[in-house]
Amino acid sequence: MSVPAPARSTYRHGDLRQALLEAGVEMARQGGPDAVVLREATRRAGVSPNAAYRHFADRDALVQAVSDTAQGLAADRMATALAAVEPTGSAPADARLRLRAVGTGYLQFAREEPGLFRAAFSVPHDLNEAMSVGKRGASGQTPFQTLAGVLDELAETGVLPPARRPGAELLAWSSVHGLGMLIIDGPLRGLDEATVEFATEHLLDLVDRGI
Amino acid sequence: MSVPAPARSTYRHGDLRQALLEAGVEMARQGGPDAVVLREATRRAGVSPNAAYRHFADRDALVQAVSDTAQGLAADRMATALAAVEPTGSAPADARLRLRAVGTGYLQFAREEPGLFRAAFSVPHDLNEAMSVGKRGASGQTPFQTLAGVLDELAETGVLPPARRPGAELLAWSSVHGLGMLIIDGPLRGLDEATVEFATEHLLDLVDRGI
DNA sequence: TGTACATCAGTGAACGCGCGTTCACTGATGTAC
DNA sequence: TGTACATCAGTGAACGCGCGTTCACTGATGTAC
Repeated sequence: MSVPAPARSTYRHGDLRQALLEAGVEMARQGGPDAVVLREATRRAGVSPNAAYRHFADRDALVQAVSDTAQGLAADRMATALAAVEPTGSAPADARLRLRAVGTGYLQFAREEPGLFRAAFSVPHDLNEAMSVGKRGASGQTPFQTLAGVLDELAETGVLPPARRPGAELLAWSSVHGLGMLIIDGPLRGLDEATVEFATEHLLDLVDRGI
Repeated sequence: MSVPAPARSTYRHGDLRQALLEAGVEMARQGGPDAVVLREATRRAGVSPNAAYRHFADRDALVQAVSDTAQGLAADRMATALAAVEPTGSAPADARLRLRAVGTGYLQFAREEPGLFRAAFSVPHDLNEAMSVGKRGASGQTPFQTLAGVLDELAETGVLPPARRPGAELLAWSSVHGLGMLIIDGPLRGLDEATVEFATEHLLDLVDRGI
């Protein structure tokens, strides 16, 4: 479990907060948010257990920070998928493909990093920040903002009737999130690759038709 | 936390397995599957800690049993919602209303019993039973079977094109499950009543259109 | 440039906690004769 | 009907475990004069 504590020449660590966060992310990657253990993070950082309290109020604060980081990584995955969409020349068609890409990226993240996915999206957050859920990753956007941006495109190009634009984030998000949870953490855990791919494609069809 | 241990006149308990299971369900109701504590269950049953091992191989076996029970309760809630649908005289319209009702029941269960909902649907199950997920409740059906039945009606009445019938369970389930998870256990925890209702209705619209 | 000093990041030891699980056992119950 | 006996549900004590968190502390660092 424990990792060899890195040698430290200086009395001060340098950037302990970051080191603890990275250790926390690694633990979440392996086992989800519940696997984030304060003491283990300090061990990996080569520091005494209570040193963590200089940087995080308590274990929960560390978990929150891990969750934020994981959301940033999810946003990055979505941005990558978005960037891979080749323009067709038709703005409405492009908007629809881009919504698909967002869903694809989200579900790829769920499958590639189930632990981080759960850390990102099944940890309760402050409701104040709920609407701009998540911290920015490399893309500079939150997952929620990325989704909202694409829905705006759908509205602008006339694919999505204006009356259905408000709250559309919730609907698209729910559909795709549900599949993610069912296959990584629920009764359908371990479903074979082919079935998952089948379900993913058809779910994105459903959202495309239904939104 | 602990509940007064019921007096016991006989040396044998009578139905310890059932008592432990009920205690487990109660704990899950309060705090989800992680809140199921073997020792606490024995305490509530008025029995020594290790007595549980006569009836469950380990803690995980108890959690599984609790999960199965919770799935039965979810199925019951869905059956109740189904039974409340008044026939309109049009078979296709009825089938659509009944799909809606299944979704409504599922989400009602999520909101009324978030702990049991998580116990039911975010505990990994044996894949062999995945396709008939859950134990029968009073309705005699599993949640999965209830959903499948209504989708069959949709196919029979021609609302759902036959080509889209296979795997449709996964799609409908995902959509609704995602909303449930987001509002009880995720970034959207604590969303106000009105918004949740709004999202529920529009999500069911989306599924209705998209399925 | 040199020195005194305040700051505060990290130390070391300890805490209480309750958990799941194993051991060797006991004694009420149901069954066979 | 009475008795001997096997079964096995529940006992009592103990285990090792690692956790989160608090305490009083120390000593490297950066700053003010």
